[in-house]
Formats: sequence, structure tokens, C-alpha cells
Amino acid sequence: MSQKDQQSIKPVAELIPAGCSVCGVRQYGICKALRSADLFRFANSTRRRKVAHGETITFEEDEVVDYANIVSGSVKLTKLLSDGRQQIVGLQFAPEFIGRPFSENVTVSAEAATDVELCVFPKTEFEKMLREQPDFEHQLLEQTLVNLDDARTWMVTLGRKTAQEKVASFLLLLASHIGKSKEENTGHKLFSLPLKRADIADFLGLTIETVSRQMTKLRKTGVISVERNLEITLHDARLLKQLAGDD
Amino acid sequence: MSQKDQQSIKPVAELIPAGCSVCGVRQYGICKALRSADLFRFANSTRRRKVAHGETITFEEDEVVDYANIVSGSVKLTKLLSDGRQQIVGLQFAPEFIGRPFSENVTVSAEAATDVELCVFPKTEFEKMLREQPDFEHQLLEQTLVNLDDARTWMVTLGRKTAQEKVASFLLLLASHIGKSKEENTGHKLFSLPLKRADIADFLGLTIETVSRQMTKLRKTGVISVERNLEITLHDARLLKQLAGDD
DNA sequence: CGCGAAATTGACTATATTCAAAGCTAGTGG
DNA sequence: CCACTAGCTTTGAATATAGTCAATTTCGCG
Repeated sequence: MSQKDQQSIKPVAELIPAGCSVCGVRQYGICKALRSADLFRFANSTRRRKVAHGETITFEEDEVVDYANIVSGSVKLTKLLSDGRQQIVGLQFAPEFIGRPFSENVTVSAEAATDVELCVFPKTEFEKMLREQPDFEHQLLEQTLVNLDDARTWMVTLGRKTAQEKVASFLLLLASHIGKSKEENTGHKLFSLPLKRADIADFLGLTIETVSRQMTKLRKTGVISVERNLEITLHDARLLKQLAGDD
Repeated sequence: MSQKDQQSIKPVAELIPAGCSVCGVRQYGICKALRSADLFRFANSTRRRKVAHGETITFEEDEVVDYANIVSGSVKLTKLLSDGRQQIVGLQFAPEFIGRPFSENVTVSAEAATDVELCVFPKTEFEKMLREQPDFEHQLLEQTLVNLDDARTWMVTLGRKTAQEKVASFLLLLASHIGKSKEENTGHKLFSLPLKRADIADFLGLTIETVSRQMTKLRKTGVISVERNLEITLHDARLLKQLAGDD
């Protein structure tokens, strides 16, 4: 809280790099495992990068840069079949980590679904920190386990749910990650879709048309309302959960 | 490195617990990260357990036992919807680890697909070892990352592949994990199905009948032959790969 | 050999896809 | 400010793929 006072009793925990002190995700994700000294060292090699909506998150070749944290925005992870069919295998939001440590051949590509702000760090520095700071690696393990849980949960959606249930599941997923409650609950949530219909289809294993038809059905039954094709108001979370086949 | 050797030349790596010395997976999976002393300590709290084909791998309640390595056999991980629909979200083979560290509410259940032999260890001892031995935790992270890659690869199969491609993908997955080459290559592989038709269907997001029809089609085109519904000979791996939609 | 469980096969149906057309929306420039 | 365009989205009609229901066959095991 106190920033620059002279003879203050400032606790060590507040001695953090200037960049990190204003960072919205500093105390979340993998960074929360870093203490003052390490954070200073690590922060030296990080840099902010803005990626526009729709851009692929490649990392410049010359700089050996391979990992990043999402500071704001949504990132989609996709996989391709040789004939062009696509599947989105993950949606990631702030403050999650992106990248695949300890492996050369990664077969997912990351694309900014919305405008995205990243905190990028070089592979070498990151892996060094992992080696030296067990807490840091532990934090990465925790997140990886959550990602694995999420992936497996989504496999049920892909393999066993109907189109209706898939779309409902998708809306619930968004509501839980980026939904804002308007007034006091009643299950009302508000959020804007980070994905177009084509991407939603690729996430759900459906076609654009089927997604559209299901959205229409949800609108007509009053579960949600839609503004300009992307601002969603969720009116009845309980019903949506039922429609999603959960509970 | 050198532990207690006076003038001996015996390498430390061979000073391992009796149980581990005959263990087929000792130098694989997470165990390979353990050095002699730690292995001795850890081995004290492990025990072998045989689980018959079809049995759920529950861990006795009184004993707080939560994790295991697969020593032999295949384990299926399943998730259920409330109305009974089921999805298999992972197949695991020796020497993989089973369990979900650091979380109380796990929603996948593990069942022995074949007769299985496990090396079981108590939650407390395991988590203590993770804390004290960064190499051990690192090994777990590596495996979790591989599991995540596998899950995401399978999501493409579930979301975007046809029934034909799904069945072909399944056979390829088995061939790569448990297939034995008979003579010198030519792509011939031999393996027995660890799953019945119903489970294959639950793994692929299909019905029993559809799986059966696709298997018949593969038999008739000569890609595979089938003995007693479960012994598979793969004749043409290259063609199967094409049919799987990969390459 | 005979029984029950599992797998296959067939006929029909339903759900989601495909193909095609029309309606929106956001952004541009007159 | 409005008209125009390009890209998405929605809607409709026909089709195809996988699902359902039902009958048979095969397999595993006493």
C-alpha cells in the first residue's frame, strides 16, 4: 500500500518490481510462487506484449521466447487435421500460463481470441527458474493438473453430449470464467463471447449452423438474450445447467 | 552420489529395495527420479496390489491410500453424466501414475480394464516425497504434461473425426502402447483389446453397434484381422493411419 | 452341450450436416 | 448521415451419418 516512504516498516512482500506491482495477475497463477528476490530477477527478462484479436501467438524466432502468462483477454488453443478440420482444445483466460515446457514438438497453436495482453518470458530463464525454485514448478504442476481436469471434462461434452447440451455447456463455461453478475445474483450473468460462431463450432465439434440453431432456441426459450451477436445475458443459470446435461 | 562406500565399486544405482529391484517399471515413470536413499524410504510405504479385470480401483477408506503406479495391465479412466451416459477420458498403461494430487474432489474414476498390478502408496508419504524431492515432482509434471497432450489429441478425435476415423485412431493408439511387432516390421503389429465393444464405444463417443460395423469394415478391407473378438493383428499400419485421418 | 453375455447384422429413424439463400452488423466512404 | 459492402449469422430444405430397436450369431465357460 505505502509506496515510497523513507523509513517505513514496509514488509518484504511489497518489494516487487515496478512492472509487477501494477500487474493484475501478479498474485495469481505461477507468479504467486515467486518471492521478492526471484521476482526481481525473473521480471528483468519478461516483457509485455499486446496481441490483437485474431492474431496467432507466435513467438519471434530470433528471440528464443517460448512462454507467457495471459495478463488480460482470452486465448484459444487449436489443433488441426491434415485436411483442415479444426478442433479447439482449450480456452485460456488470465492469469493462466501458455506454453509447453520440456518439449520441442508442440502440436497445439495458440491464437488470441480477444485482444490479449501477455507477459512474455524467455525459455531459458523460465526453465532455470523452474529448476531453482521448486515452489515455482509446483505452481506450474498445479495449473497443469487443472488444465488436465478441464480437458477431460470437455471430452465428455465432445463425446457424449447433444448439440443442445454442448452449446449450453459452452455458455456455462464462459459464464464461470468471464461472467459478471449484474445485480445481486438470481443467477443473472453478463459476458461477451470471445469467439465467433465458427470458433464455437470448432470448440464443440459442431457446424456453424447447428450452433446458430441452438443459440436461437436458447434465446426463444428465454434462457439467454443476445445483443449484437456477442453480448450475452444469462437469465437462468439453473435451467442452463440442466440443459447442459450436468446436475 | 557416493553414499556410504568405503572402498566398494558397486554403483549406488544398484542399491535399491528388494521389491523395486524386480519391478518392471522401476526405471520408468516417476520412480526413475528417485535415488537409492529416497527409494528405500519410499518403498517402505508402498505395497503391491492386484486388481481383477473389471474391478474399480478404489482405495480402501481406512488406509489413506490415494495413489499408485501401474506395474502391468491397462486402466481406464471414466466420467459419468447424471443420466448414465459415460465417457472414457483416458487409457493408462504401465508404467504410468494414477491419482489426482492436491485435490479432494476428483471426478474421474479408475477401473481395471485388464487384470492389473499396482504399486500403491499412501497419500501422505507421496506428498511428502513431492515436497522434499524436486526431481520427483518434476517427473510428475512431465507425466502430467504428456497426459494433457494425450487428452487434447483425443479431443480432436472426439470432436472432429468420423466413426471410421475414430475406430482407426483407437486401434492405432493401442498398437503404439501395447502392440508387439511379430516379425521384422512391415507394420505388422499384434495386440489384444483391453476393452469390450461397450467400452470402446464409450471411449470414442459412439454406440456399440457403430463400433462393431466399423470393425467389420476394417476386417473386410484386410487392414486388420480379429481372433475371438479381441486378438487383433494389424496388417497395414500405414493405411490405418490414413483411415484415422492423421498424416 | 448348453447357457448367458457379448458381438454382429439388418431395417428404420433421428440428429446433425450440407448446400443454398436471405438477413444482420460493423465499418467505409461519399 | 446514409448507402454500400464484406463478413457473419440465421434460416430453410434436403441429405447423410450415426443411433435405435430388434433379431441372430458367436463366444466363453461351466
